Amino acid sequence: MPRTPKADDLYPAVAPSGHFNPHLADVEYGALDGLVGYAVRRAQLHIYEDFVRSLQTWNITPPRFSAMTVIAHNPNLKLTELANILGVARSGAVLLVDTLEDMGMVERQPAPKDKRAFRLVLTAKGATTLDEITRAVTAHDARVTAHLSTDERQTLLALLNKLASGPNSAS
Amino acid sequence: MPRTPKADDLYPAVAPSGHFNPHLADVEYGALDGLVGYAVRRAQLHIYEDFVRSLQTWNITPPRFSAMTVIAHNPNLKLTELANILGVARSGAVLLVDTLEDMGMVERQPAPKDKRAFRLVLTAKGATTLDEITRAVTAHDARVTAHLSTDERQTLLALLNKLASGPNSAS
DNA sequence: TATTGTTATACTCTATAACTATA
DNA sequence: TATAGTTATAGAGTATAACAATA
Repeated sequence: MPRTPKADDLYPAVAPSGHFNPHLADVEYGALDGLVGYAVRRAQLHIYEDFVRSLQTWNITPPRFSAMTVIAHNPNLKLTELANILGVARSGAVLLVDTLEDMGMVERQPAPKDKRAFRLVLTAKGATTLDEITRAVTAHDARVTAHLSTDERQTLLALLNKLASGPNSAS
Repeated sequence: MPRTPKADDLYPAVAPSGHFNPHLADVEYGALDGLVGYAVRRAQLHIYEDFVRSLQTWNITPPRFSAMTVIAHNPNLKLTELANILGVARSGAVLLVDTLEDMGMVERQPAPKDKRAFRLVLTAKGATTLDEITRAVTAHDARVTAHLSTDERQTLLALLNKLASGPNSAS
C-alpha cells in the first residue's frame, strides 16, 4: 500500500507556473545556442508544459501515460520489467503502479508460476481511459508541432530517434 | 546564505544510475513511438546521462552551466532577470546563485543605483572555469551526436529551435 | 544465494507564500 | 504600493539500501 494517496486530487503533479519563453530577445545565450542538448531541453520544457495542461482532466503525467501504454501493449509484465523499460528504479515503478492502481487503471494479478511476482494488466476502466487519453496526447502532440510541416515533423522524429538510440544504430 | 552547503562534495546532484536503453527490442511502445514528445524525452535522458558524467569533475549540472553561461554573456544581470531567462522561480535562482557563489564562480555585487538589488558577475575563477567546462560541454555534445552527420545535426538543431519557439516563429 | 516486490530514508529540484529592505 | 532578494515550507520525483517472501 502506498504511504500517501496521490490519485485523489485532481491537480497535476507538476505545477504549470506560467509560460516559459525559451529564447528571449536582448539576451545572449553564448555556447548554449549551438548545443543540441540545450535545444532538446528547451523543446522538452515547451512540450511538457502543454502536456500537463492538456491531460490535467485525467490527472495524467507523462510517466503515468508511458506506464499505462507499455502495460497495455505488453500485458503481464512484471514490475521489475516495467521498471527496466521505463528506465526507473524498481521502487519508483512500485510507486507509479500504486498510483495507477489507486486510480483504478491498473491491476496487480498474481503471476501463475512465481508466487513472488505480479502480472500487470490494465483494468477495463484503464483500457477505456487509455483510449481517451491517447487521443488527448496525440492531439496535444499534433498541436505543439503544428507549426512544423509534415515532412519536418517526420524528419525531427527520425533524427531524435536516431540520436537517442546512440551509436548502435539498430533501433 | 544557503541552508545546506551543496558545493563542497564532488558528487553530481543527479545520480547516474546506469545506462538507460530508450528502446528495447521485444517491447511494444504503442502510441509512444509516433510522439515527438516522447522522442524528445528519450533524447533528453540519453543526453543528460552523458552530460552529468562528462561534467562531474567540476560538479556542474545543466542548470549551473546555463546560469554561468548566461551570466557571462549578459553581465550585471539582476537575480530576477536571471530567473526569467532560465524559466525558474526567483527562489530557485537564489539557490542556484548561492551554490555558484559557494563554488567561487559567481559574485553578487551591489547594484549602483538600487540598494535592494545585486549585479551578478563571474569571478576570475568562474571565467576560467567556464572556458574549461564550455569545452567539455561542447565535446560532450559532439560526442552524443557523433553518429549524426553534420547536415543531420544542423537540421535537428534547427527543427528543435523551431519547435521550441512555438507558433511565433520569430526566434 | 539470487530475485521480486516492498518499505524506509534521503536528496534534488522547484514551487508558493510570507517576510525585509528598499524604491 | 510595488519591487528585489530572501527564507520557510511543501511536494513531486527518484535514488539507494535493507527487508521479507519466494525461487
